[in-house]
Amino acid sequence: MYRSHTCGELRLADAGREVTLAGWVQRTRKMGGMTFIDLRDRYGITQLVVDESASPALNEEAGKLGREYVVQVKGQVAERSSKNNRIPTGEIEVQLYSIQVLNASVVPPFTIEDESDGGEEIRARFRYLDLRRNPLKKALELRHKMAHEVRNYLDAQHFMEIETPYLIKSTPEGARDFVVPSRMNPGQFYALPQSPQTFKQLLMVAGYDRYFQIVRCFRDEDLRADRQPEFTQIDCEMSFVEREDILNTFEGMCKALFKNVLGRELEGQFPRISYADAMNYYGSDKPDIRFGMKIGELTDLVKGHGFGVFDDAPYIGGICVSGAAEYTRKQVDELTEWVKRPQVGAKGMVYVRCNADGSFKSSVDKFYGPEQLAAIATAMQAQPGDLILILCGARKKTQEALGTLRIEMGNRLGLRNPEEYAPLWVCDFPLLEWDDETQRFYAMHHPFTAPKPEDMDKFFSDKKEDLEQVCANAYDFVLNGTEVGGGSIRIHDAQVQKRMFEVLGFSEADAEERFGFIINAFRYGAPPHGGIAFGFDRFCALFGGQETIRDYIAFPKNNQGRDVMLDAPAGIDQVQMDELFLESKAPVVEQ
RNA sequence: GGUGCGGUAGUUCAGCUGGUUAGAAUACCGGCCUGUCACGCCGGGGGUCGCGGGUUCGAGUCCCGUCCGCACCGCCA
Repeated sequence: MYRSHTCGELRLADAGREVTLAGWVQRTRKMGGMTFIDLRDRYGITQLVVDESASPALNEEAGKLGREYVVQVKGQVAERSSKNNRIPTGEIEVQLYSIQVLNASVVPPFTIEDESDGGEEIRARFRYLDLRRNPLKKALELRHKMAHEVRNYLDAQHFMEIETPYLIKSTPEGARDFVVPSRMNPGQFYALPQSPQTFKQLLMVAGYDRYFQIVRCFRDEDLRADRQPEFTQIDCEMSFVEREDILNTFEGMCKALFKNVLGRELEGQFPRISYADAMNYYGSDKPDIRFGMKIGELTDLVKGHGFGVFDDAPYIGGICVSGAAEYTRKQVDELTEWVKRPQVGAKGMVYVRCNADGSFKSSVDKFYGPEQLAAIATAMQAQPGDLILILCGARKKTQEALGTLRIEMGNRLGLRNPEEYAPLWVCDFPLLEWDDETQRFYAMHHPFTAPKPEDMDKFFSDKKEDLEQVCANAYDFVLNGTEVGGGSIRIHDAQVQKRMFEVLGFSEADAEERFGFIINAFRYGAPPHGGIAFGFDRFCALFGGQETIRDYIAFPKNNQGRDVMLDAPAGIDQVQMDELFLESKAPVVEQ
């Protein structure tokens, strides 16, 4: 038996017990005649003590232990004479009889402590050491708990977890695929799934009417703090359901997670907002509704007063920043420069300051008198002491810029508390998006998303304007300004599916080539169905109050999609290349 | 593909308008220390200043190129 207890479980009540512990040496404190050792494992830290007066040899041995040595120790639990109330085992220590070094360790490249002295790069290269640290351990524990609760909830709802293949066929719409060459089929490639979308729909055809899977997905696109080339989804699909059934089922799942993982009871239904309203009021399809500062449209109100910039603008809108009237000219100028950055994309910014005494000061006083400024303030529901920021230009772009500005002001004013959670559903997305470059429609979600039943006439119309107005029977789950989940009711009617391929400009042969298997399957009795998928890594990061998902993935990739610990990807030898009928055209990478 | 910031001791960083032998903290090693728990005290070792080129009497510092890391834009149905 390597150990009788973990390093996190002994308490004062255990005093007098003879115990065997095993773990890593966090640090030793040599006091001359005695030595203290902090022994660490997954469960905690226990102080060990060796006294020279009891055993000079053992004290000598203890003094030789280095950081991160793996040791097994035997001893007796005793009450400490000076207690440490910062750790749960702080009332006891183990007085040792013996120390056995199970494995020595070279000196670690950074300190294995909550506040490590190592930067991101070195910690990534030694990820297995970084994972010994509490913050990462906590993150992975949270992830485990989340997955466990998801499975509990969905199992109780009669969902079956079914695995789907990773080696599938490339469908070049959407994100770039990772591909895998086939040795047995020269010149042909598998693709790794961007999601198990088609498989879960086939499972519905097969009658497994409640499916889920916590599943890895792959997208060969550039990375971000919240985007990895391989990431995990909670992928779900249900048959014989309408949108309402799905929203209720998964609202239940989210509430169960909040309750069982974070200990929070969320009351009432999650708010729902249409895509159009989300854009109009928040300038984003994933609004952060932890704070107000809604966008107000001022187009009709401010046009026609001789201010050319506004008079020529198709859309004018603003946000009202509470209590920001005291912003100095310099601060407003700085904000103006900020909104002109390419990431925000505004051409300029107009402000209206609502002074505490009820008067107004704006950057367009030349064109708008006090009454007109008061009208703007009224329209924006501004109070004395508030600052109104106004942008103008093309409707969607300007709303998006206002949305970015709104989030920035939310950050600056500390309105985005990571401890607070504001979930909502965004519904009624456009089904199709017109692309000017290729002169065709693209599916905003994917080509199996059903139009809303009431828009079916427009969907079969030949007019581009009609098609642009068709709403998808789709929904996103948004938490604190992050898109965490999304799904839709699927098309189960062959005529509707055929029409979808037609609208997307696929010939019948194209559709057959790419999606023949699913079209064929749908001829054998496809039930009405729909589903949703949640970005599990993001969900975990949000629950942990972090922006980056990397800490919630045991072995993540870096900015360039590399695993810096493995040094992958890497070249393969000529034998492997030959077997796969690959010729190298890329420059040989030095290993 | 693009923008910004960064790369100096094992690690995290400082290093001014170019100027003697490149510093601090921490980690590491040695010594002292019987109640520490970020122990303390004394001493010590440790540098391809990312790499290549250029300017200069002289480059960690200036210029050009390049590689790497992080954040963001494009991209991510």
